[in-house]
Amino acid sequence: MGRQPCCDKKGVKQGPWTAEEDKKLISFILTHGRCCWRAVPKLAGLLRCGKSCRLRWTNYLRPDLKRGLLTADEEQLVVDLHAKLGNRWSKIAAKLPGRTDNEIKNHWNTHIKKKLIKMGIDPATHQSLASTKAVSQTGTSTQSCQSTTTESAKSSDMTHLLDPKGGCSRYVSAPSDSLEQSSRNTSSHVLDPLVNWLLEAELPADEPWLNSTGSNDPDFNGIVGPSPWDGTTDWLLDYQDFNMGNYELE
DNA sequence: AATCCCATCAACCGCATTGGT
DNA sequence: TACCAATGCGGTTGATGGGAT
Repeated sequence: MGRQPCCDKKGVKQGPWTAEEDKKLISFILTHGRCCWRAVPKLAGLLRCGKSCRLRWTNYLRPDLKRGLLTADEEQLVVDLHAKLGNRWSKIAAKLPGRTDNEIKNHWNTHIKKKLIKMGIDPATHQSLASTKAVSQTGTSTQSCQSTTTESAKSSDMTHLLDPKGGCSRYVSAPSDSLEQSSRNTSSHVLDPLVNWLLEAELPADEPWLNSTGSNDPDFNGIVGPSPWDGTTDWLLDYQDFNMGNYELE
């Protein structure tokens, strides 16, 4: 006997969220804070399951989200943390304020993985592909990570920085990447009334996105990321797309 | 201009974990 | 301690847009 579905699919909408739905969800959470997700759709007047609401909020609507590609520093941190934690995306995301596990996971699969492979590094083990092959063929490690990856980096468009401790997980993107990323990370813009309201309003005290640092997690063991929520409000640049120009907050 | 191919990422699915009773 | 419901997490899928042909 299988597990019960998270919600009855009859009458539950799936697929991309509409601006109207986003508005309802934002309005509800900003007014009431996050309560039990299962009850949110009903209370907010949404024909979605709670799981979908949670995902939409955490991955797209949360006010502290940064938009745009990961910066070179963030990418570096992801590689470091992945070497240490593996595919524990939520743990990794906890160290990158404004980034979601989904976003990091996608970025890893679409960008970082390819870069590492291009550099001759196995993204799963963070060892050189040559030595990984050798291990799989002979059962022994035949080559140091440092030497092979350095050679690989020479022939690629990436700069490879060796971990001072001798690890294999310090890479940075080429300048072209950084340029592209910085141009997309438009963190400075004129604050509009909704942004001001968000910054000044008494938001629910139990909202983790207002307080989270993740710095006490023993898993991170000395890996330090950027500071928590820095007030980035780029997400609100899009609110006009939601037809929220006339949106009234209580 | 039309079509195909590929990269990207939002969203879904199902299992794992957590918390309450 | 066992059970159950709610939530979290990671893998995967599919819609979409942009570039190549």
